[in-house]
Amino acid sequence: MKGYDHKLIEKKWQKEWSKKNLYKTSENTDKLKCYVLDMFPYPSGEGLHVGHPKGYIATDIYSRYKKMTGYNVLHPMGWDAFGLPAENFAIKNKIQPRIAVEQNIKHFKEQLSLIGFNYDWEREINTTDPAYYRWTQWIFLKLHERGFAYESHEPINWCPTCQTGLANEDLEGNVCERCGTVVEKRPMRQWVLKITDYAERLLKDLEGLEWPESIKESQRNWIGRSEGALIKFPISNFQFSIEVFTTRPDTLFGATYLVLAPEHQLTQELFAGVTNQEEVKKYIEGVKKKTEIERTAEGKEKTGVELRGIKAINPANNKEIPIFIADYVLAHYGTGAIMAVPAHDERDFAFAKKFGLPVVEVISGGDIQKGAYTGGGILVHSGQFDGSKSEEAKKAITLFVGGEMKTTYKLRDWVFSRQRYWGEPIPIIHCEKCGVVPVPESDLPVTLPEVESYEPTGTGESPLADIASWVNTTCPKCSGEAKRETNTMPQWAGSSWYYLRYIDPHNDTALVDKEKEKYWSPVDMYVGGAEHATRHLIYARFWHKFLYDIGTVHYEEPFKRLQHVGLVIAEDGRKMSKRYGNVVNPDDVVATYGADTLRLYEMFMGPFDQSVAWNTESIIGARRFLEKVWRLKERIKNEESTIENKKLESLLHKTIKKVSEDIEGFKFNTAISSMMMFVNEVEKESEIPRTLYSTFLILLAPFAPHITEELWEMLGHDMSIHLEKWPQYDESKTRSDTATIAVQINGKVRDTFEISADADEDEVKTRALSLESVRKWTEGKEIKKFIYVKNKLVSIVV
RNA sequence: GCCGGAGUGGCGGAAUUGGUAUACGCGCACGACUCAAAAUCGUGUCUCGCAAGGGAUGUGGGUUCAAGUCCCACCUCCGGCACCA
Repeated sequence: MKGYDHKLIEKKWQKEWSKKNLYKTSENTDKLKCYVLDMFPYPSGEGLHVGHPKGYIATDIYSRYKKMTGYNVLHPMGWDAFGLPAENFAIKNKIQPRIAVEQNIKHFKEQLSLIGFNYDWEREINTTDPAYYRWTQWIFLKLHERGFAYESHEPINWCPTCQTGLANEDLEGNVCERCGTVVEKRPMRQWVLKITDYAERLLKDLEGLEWPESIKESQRNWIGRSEGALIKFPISNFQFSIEVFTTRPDTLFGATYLVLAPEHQLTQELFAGVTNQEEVKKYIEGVKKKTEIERTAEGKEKTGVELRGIKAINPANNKEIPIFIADYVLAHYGTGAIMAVPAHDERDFAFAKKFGLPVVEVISGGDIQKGAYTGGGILVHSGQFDGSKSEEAKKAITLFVGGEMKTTYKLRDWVFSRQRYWGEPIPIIHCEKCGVVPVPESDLPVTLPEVESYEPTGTGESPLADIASWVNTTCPKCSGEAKRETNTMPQWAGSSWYYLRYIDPHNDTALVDKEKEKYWSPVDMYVGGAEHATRHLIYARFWHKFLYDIGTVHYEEPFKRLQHVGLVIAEDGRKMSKRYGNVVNPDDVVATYGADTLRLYEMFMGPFDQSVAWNTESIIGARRFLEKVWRLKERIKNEESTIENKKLESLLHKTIKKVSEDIEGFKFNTAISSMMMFVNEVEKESEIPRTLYSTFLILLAPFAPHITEELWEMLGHDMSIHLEKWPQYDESKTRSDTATIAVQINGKVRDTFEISADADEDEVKTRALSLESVRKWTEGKEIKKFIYVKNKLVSIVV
């Protein structure tokens, strides 16, 4: 028998599978379905490194396994190709983004095909294809129609390097997530999506999802729900009041001043009552000049200015209290105004100390001489509420002053427009007469025009604004002269619904066929990086819920189960990056060791969701294992069809059980180790039952599809091993006839012995006590306790 | 500061959920085959000890016949949020 030649075998079978269209998705809806999805890649110019395929290998194994266990599986792949990286790559390399993307996709696809994935390429999608983004635009129109897309002129985050506005989700702290530049606040017209209307549902529905706790927690933090109250503070001698949001209405009696954010809009009439207008204006101007970091970097050092001449009235005790403007209060959260309770809030305490404001304790339990006490407790100095508990007082005091209970969220509306070329055009027309007019659905897609220069203008207009022939159009309503919206959608738009497109990839009359959607949705298993926790995974859930509300989809959540891939770190412990020159290319690993070895190694490295450093030395272990499997074939005993060797049969059933359970649980490392143990055991035999070997090959097939297919053919099968049924294990056969019992004396293992698995306690006790090593420890001593754990151990206390 | 996750040999990591800690793999050492090397196969490989035994799962306590696993206190690392009232 010739040696294991991975190059020959892998090429042969990849060709064969594609010729036979082995991985075409079946539309037979009688079977149970399983939708297995990868987060589709961004086809960058750098190509794949060995970290990229890790998740794809896992879904490949999982989907092959699901198919073999009888499911109808949908396992597609596509390209998320709009957005800044593609555009920047194109600018840098002086090439049209469309062409650059085409080239990159071709390269990615070639690299992926070497690894032997079972994608159904007939369902390949590309977010930059007009036939695709027509539906992205359609969703925007629907959002607009229902009031979930609106124009805003609020200051937003502007990245001076990327020269575009950004959403909150695109920042890391106050730095652009993509290029690391500090962002500025810039007022500009922009399209915003009302994701905040979905905050409560996005939060609540996390409960029912089989997602990693860490990702759910990130989303909870991001949504940032807090319960509190809205309370109005009247202004002395005016008809106005200032409303504040607080989570601690129980401390209302301790509110000794109010603070407004510098951006807070005071009415002119009220401002007229302020006696130190110049000072206030100067302070507000000063704050505006500061960048976001300067404001926060100053940290706890509080600044502010009092609005002299006007006073607020604490509605709980009718005392007059001063009003300040200070930049430690954020304009966009709550009402942009707070009641300050220095005795029970650290920030207010620091401010009060600096400005010499009174600190009134209203909750007992702390020492307000030393600092703010932020815990709960019994109310004091709170009039009729003295003696009640803070939890109960919250609602009572709110009602008492005529406030209302209110829930707020940190989540901000999604800034949805980008001043860049390479994105979906927003399907809106601006007409002087009719104002903002949505493009009629029948006119979709609004295609992205070819352009001479797609470099950003930096003026807050996208490069599209320069193409007069595209910009100038007629109003769909009045047929008068009108201009197209020149902002484009953010990178996250296309990826917020792509999983629905795979279900019905060529539909041009509806986003997705209702029947098909009903069958395939939701995604049963979704695999990708944890870095998408508070972006893609929130946006997609938002859009999905919206599509649910308008009746496009039948299920409220897009991704039922989610697994996240741990990163593959470079051998030097750093991130794999061209910059560090530590990138390992999967093509090279495939050439040297083969795709099956690469697949096995990546799954064997460690727990799937944990990041692990690549180790070139260790790859050989996976290859050796495959070599063993290959050589094992020579020892097959051909004639018989049942397994007579009881020990091997039991081992096989144990292995089937372990591998099946581990694939379900995404524990590929231990699945592989149990197969290694199986091979190590079987290797000791001079003759191997044929059935045993072929059953084992089926177990290995999802992990190493090429070598198993070749061996399968050598065993004389005509049909592909990947169409075989997954073997069933017999629970009774997974149990051995004998058990090894460990004997502990005072908690220490002193000896072990073999006993038949159905032996009763008396028998075990007799055997255990008769052991010489046990007698040595028990001689002349009283046995205080004897514990028997069935088929495991006995524990003797003397 | 709040929340979530983790800490086990030289290295990557196992441990049926309270039941023989270190499976599986890498590396290393020795041996076989070979003129030699590679590959392959075999043996060994937590630690102290000649042995009998003792000690080890970040640290210190506790519960239990029995703790990597449960409880309390602490240390370190990773991730999310953060002047969010």
